[in-house]
Amino acid sequence: MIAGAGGAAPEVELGRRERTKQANRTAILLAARAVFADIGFGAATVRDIVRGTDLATGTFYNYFPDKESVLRALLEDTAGEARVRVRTARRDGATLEAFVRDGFRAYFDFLLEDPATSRMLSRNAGTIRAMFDEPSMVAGTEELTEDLRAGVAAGLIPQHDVEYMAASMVGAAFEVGARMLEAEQPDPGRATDAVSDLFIAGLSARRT
Amino acid sequence: MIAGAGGAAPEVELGRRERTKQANRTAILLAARAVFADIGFGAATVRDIVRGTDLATGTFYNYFPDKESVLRALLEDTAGEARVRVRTARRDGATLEAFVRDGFRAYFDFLLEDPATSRMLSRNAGTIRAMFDEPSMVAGTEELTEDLRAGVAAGLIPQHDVEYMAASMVGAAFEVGARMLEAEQPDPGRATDAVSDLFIAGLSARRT
DNA sequence: GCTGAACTTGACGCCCCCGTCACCTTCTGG
DNA sequence: CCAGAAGGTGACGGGGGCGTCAAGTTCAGC
Repeated sequence: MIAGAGGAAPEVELGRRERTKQANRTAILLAARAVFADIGFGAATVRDIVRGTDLATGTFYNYFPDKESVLRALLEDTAGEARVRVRTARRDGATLEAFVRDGFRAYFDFLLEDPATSRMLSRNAGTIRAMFDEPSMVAGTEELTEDLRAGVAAGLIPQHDVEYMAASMVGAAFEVGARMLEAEQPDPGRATDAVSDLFIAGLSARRT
Repeated sequence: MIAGAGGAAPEVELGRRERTKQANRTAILLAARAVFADIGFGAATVRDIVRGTDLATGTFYNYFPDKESVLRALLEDTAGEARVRVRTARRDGATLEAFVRDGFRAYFDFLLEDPATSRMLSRNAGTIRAMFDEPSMVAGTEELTEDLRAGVAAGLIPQHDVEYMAASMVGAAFEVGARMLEAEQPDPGRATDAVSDLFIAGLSARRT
C-alpha cells in the first residue's frame, strides 16, 4: 500500500538514512502512479516521473532499473492486495448471495479507498494485460473461475459456463466501478446492489 | 472499414493518382492499427507507423497531422460501425430475449470479423476513454442505457438501475469478447449464450 | 569529532523522434 | 508529347529521453 499506514510495518525506529530511502521510494511510486494515470504508461518517461518528485534523475536509477519495474512494484503493492481482499471476502460467504455480494462489495470499497490507484489501473488495463502474464485482472478472473467451479461442485451454484461467467463478473465490476468513480458522490452500495442482483439472478437460473 | 470491400465505395474508375492516395492512406491506417495493437498508442511513434509502410516520413504528414488523428480515423472507420451494427441488431428484436441476444451476437460477430481492430481497441481502451469524449465504448454504453430505459418505459423490461445495468452489459461483453478472441477456435455462439443467459435472467428478475 | 561508506546529483554522450521543406518524380489535362 | 501541378522523399535543426558516472554531500559508528 502506498497511501495509508502501510500494512504490517516493522515498528522499529529507523535511522535517518533508512527513512530517506523509504521516502524516496514512496515518492517515486506516488509520482509514477499519477503520471501513469494521467498520460498512460506508454507515453510516460522516467523523466516525467522524476519531475513529479524533488529527486534527481540519477536517484531514480538507484531505486528502479526502468519505468516498467515501477509499474510492477505498483501492481504488487496494490492490485495484489485488492485481489486478496476480494477473494477473502468472497470465500467467507456461505451462501451464493453472500459469495457474490461480499466479493463485489470488497472490490468497490477498495476502489474508493484508493481512487488514485484505481484510476491508474483502469487507464492502463490494456497495457498491463499485454505486458504481464500475471496481470492483476487476469489472475483475478482465474481465481474467480476456480471459486465458481468449486461452488458448482459443492452444489451451491447451478451449472454454468464458469469461465465466461467469471469474465462477465470481472468485466461488469470493472465497468460499473469506473462509472462509480466518476460520480460526484460515489455510492458503493448502489454499485454492489446493481451487479449483485444481476449475478445472483444469473447464477441462480438454470441454463437454458 | 479498412479490411474488406469498404462499404458503399463510389464505383468510379479512379485515376492512378487517386488510387495511390487511397492506397497510401490505407497503408498508414493498417500499419498504425498494428502498431497501436502491439505496443500501445502511447508508446507508438509516427516513425513506428511509417516503418510499417513503404512510405517516407514526410508522406505521412500529407495524410495526417499527427498520430492522434490516425487513431481518430481508425475509430471512425470501425468502432462507429460496430456501434451502429450492434444497436440496429438490438432494436430489431421485439422481445427482451431478442433485444439482449441479438445485440450481443452482433457484437461478438463484429469482433471476429475484424480481430485486428478488436485487438487494437482492447489494448487501448483506457487511452481512448481518456482521450476522447465520444469514445466508442462510452457512447455505446450511453446508447444502451437509452435503449434499456425505453424498454422499461414500454413495459418490456422490469425496473432496474439501467445505468449500471448498461455498464455491466458493456463490461461483460468486453471481457468475454477478449477471452473469446484468445481461444484457438473462437465460438461466438458460446459467448453469446453465456452473456445472454446471464442478462436475460438478470433483466427479467424484479429488483430485490 | 572524524572517517569512510552510502547515497544523491546533474551534466554528458548517444540515440531517436518531431515536423518541415527544398528537391525530385510522376501523373494529368491539353 | 509536354508543361505544370500534385505528391513523394529524406536530410535537417531542434528537442528531449536514456542510462551513466565522477564529484559532492550526508549519515552511522566509532
